[in-house]
Amino acid sequence: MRAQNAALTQVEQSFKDAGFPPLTWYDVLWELERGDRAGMRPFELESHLLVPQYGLSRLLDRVEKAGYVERRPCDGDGRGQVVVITKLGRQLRRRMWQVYAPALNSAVADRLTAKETATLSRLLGKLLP
Amino acid sequence: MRAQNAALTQVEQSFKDAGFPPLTWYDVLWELERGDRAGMRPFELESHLLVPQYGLSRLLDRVEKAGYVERRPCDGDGRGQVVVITKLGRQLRRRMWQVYAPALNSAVADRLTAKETATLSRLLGKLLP
DNA sequence: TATATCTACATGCAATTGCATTTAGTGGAA
DNA sequence: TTCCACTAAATGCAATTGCATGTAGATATA
Repeated sequence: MRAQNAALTQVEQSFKDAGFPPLTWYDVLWELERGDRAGMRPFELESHLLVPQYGLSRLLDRVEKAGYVERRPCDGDGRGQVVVITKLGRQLRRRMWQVYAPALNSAVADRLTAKETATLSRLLGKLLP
Repeated sequence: MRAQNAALTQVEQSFKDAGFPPLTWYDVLWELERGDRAGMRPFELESHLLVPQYGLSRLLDRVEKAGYVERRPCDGDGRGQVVVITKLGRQLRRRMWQVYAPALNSAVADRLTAKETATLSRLLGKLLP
């Protein structure tokens, strides 16, 4: 708990200092950008993130209002939608990474050797559902 | 992030299932109970917990209203107060532990060997401020 | 001993979150 | 077809959080 809190706080703070939105926005943008087969369904996004369904719904409200994603009606499924990252969204993602990468390094990577990082990752993996 | 989320979610869920308040309440009660040299100052509590000052102030409001702690005026310092756990608070802490311990075990301890636990703890320690 | 500075804690207000439920649409079985 | 159980997403409302600031008392400084 303390370690996660420390690392997360540092990262979030660095985003704030740079005038960027929170980490969750980055996560959304990154998921959309990396898969990019023309967008993702919210329920699919949800499964990659750590946000509950209603949390994602409202997170998308905000991110969309800010112009970083678009919600489009979904072809095969009338209930659903497809979330697409905008050009502006890609831009923000890239600029956030400029801040995120060094923050991650100083909060995590710089504090561990490569071997330690691998071990930590393996051990934490054992705690996953 | 995922590992912490998984473990925390399981623990919180087990508290909910048992009709108990959230983990933060436990943390407060435990800090008060273990140090117990007749109570602690909020700023001191804060340094042991992962809650910001205003967060603790309101957390104490709730825990106090529920009768698990008392806020008393502070002798040497007119600005401050001393937070004391009540008998009811100790009782709750003990009952919560009955749920917390097995939840922790199944979320964490049971998934790691003793050696792994020690290693994980050591590596996470390197991420602390 | 005034007065400025700092520390401890609280709080108004806006934003976010959690919970339960709603709305809309799908797919399957009778 | 028609009905029903199920999935996708949104939302009303209450609780919690974050931020900035307020208040009161301590401490230091000139």
